[in-house]
Amino acid sequence: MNTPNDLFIEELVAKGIRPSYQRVRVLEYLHRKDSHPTVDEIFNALAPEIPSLSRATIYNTLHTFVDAGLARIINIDDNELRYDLTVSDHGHFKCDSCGQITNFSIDLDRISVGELQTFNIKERNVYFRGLCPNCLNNQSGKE
Amino acid sequence: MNTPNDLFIEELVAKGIRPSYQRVRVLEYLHRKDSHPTVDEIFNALAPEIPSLSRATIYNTLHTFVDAGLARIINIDDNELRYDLTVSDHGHFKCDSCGQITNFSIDLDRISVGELQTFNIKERNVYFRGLCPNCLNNQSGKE
DNA sequence: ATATGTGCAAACTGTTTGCAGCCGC
DNA sequence: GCGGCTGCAAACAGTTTGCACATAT
Repeated sequence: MNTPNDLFIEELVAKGIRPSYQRVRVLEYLHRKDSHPTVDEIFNALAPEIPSLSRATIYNTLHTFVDAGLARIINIDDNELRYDLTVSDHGHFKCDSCGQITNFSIDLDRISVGELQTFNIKERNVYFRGLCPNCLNNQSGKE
Repeated sequence: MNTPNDLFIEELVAKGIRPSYQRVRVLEYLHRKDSHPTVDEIFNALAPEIPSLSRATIYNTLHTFVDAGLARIINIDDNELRYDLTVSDHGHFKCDSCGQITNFSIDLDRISVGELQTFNIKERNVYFRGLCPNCLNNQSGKE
């Protein structure tokens, strides 16, 4: 039988990463939540199920993923880093009020720039900021 | 006579910010360097000329500027924040090797997204990453 | 048996905060 | 004289590091 975990294990092995239990669980969490969690969110979500889990392991794991090109850093927050599986091109919108991050699809190649023709562009990030529809409605009056 | 400083003072007053000596100097530095300095860079550049200067003042000043819409935060670095005067739309490219940040002009309105029609977008950021021409030449062989 | 991964705690770094003194209106 | 700004030092938060123990091949 082919459990979902098998797929994650394959995904790791394909990138040359040993599929330890913790790594599989972190990868699984990233797949399940497409909300670009912070290290803390990942830790808090998994710690109850993996009592021995350490924050350092989350950091190690995410660095491993980023180095292998499996994940990327989303630097939309002012203070803490978020992580995202590297999937098809999309931008990120962060609501100033509720902090929620929304994906939107965007053709990143279309925003290539002539000025940068002599540059080797490895990654394109598009971060928007503002108010999401929910917060617009809830606080339409006040600041 | 109209010294450059007078212009900076006007700029601050126009935004309702008291033009203290420190603030004028920070603003002047931001105008002089369009390289999106970090707090540390600003501090190290100004400290010799303003011996009493404190890092906290730089932080205070930049927050004041950001709140007034005079400056914006550039979050292209993984760890520390950079600051940029809010000028005409441009994106930022950061070289993985030398860390240099290069501006490029980009029509940010053109990358508006249908999906976000119900969102109130206040700020659009475009961050690219990769290798700049210099570093491409210098290390063309090696990783 | 050996390589590698994990978990803990301490160290580090950038940022924030509280407060006393100072300066400008 | 009063309100606001500065500067210092301590606190904080997120991240990194070093090392001992555990784990997998």
